[in-house]
Amino acid sequence: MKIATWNVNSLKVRQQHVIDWLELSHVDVLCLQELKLPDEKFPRADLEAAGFRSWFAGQKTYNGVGILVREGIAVDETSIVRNIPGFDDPQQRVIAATIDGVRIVSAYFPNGQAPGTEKFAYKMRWLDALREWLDTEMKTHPRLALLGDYNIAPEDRDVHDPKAWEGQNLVSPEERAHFVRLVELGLTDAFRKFEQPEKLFTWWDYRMLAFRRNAGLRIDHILLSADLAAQCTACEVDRVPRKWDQPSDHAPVIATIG
DNA sequence: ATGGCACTGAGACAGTGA
Repeated sequence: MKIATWNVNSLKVRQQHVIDWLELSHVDVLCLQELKLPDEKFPRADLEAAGFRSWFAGQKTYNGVGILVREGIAVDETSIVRNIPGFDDPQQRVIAATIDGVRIVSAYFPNGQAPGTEKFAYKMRWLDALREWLDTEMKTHPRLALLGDYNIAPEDRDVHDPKAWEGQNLVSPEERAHFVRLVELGLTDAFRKFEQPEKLFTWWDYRMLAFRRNAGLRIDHILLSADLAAQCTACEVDRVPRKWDQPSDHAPVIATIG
């Protein structure tokens, strides 16, 4: 099974990119973030015509997450969870589903704006709630994958210019400590399980020709529980759709299980 | 600071988010 994550920065604008990429990549499960549309605008029928069923938690303007699943793969309809249970939040950032026996979590972590701001404090609270929920979730679902836009670059090698970024949002010690705490639940960064080229990122600012300069960050991740990590045979970033016309600022990340 | 993209309410483009 190939599972992937992609922050599409508006599914309305990127719908055709998603459909084209599903065809190219041969993934079985695609977690989406930043749908930026309410549920009634979700292009369910078009994706179904492309061979994928979808589950989503959308909202107007901001956020919104979804999971696309290739036709024929078993999805437990009773397993769908939207948002972090017990964490009251109008922002739609989490959806989970049990797919072919694997607990798949699609998550759009808060950006945080800058350390010291109210948005950063929200990011910290959200990360606490996510970790506590996953801790219990992993006890009932030993096969679990957390995919999404984490808005955290875990290490300096995940940053094009660590000196310029030092202490800033997305790389601050507080955020990195949260990433470590997630790993300490028993999760493995699928990307780092394998030898990778240097300076391979997943997000590049639209401004200042950042993609052309490869001035990026690795902030989109796939964390796997021990069971899945043991069966993971590949993890790669696909930069191709970042080169298409009117691209998302993020590239998809893919993990192959089995 | 820099300054690209998507979105909103509005019916042009400034404000917000990331």
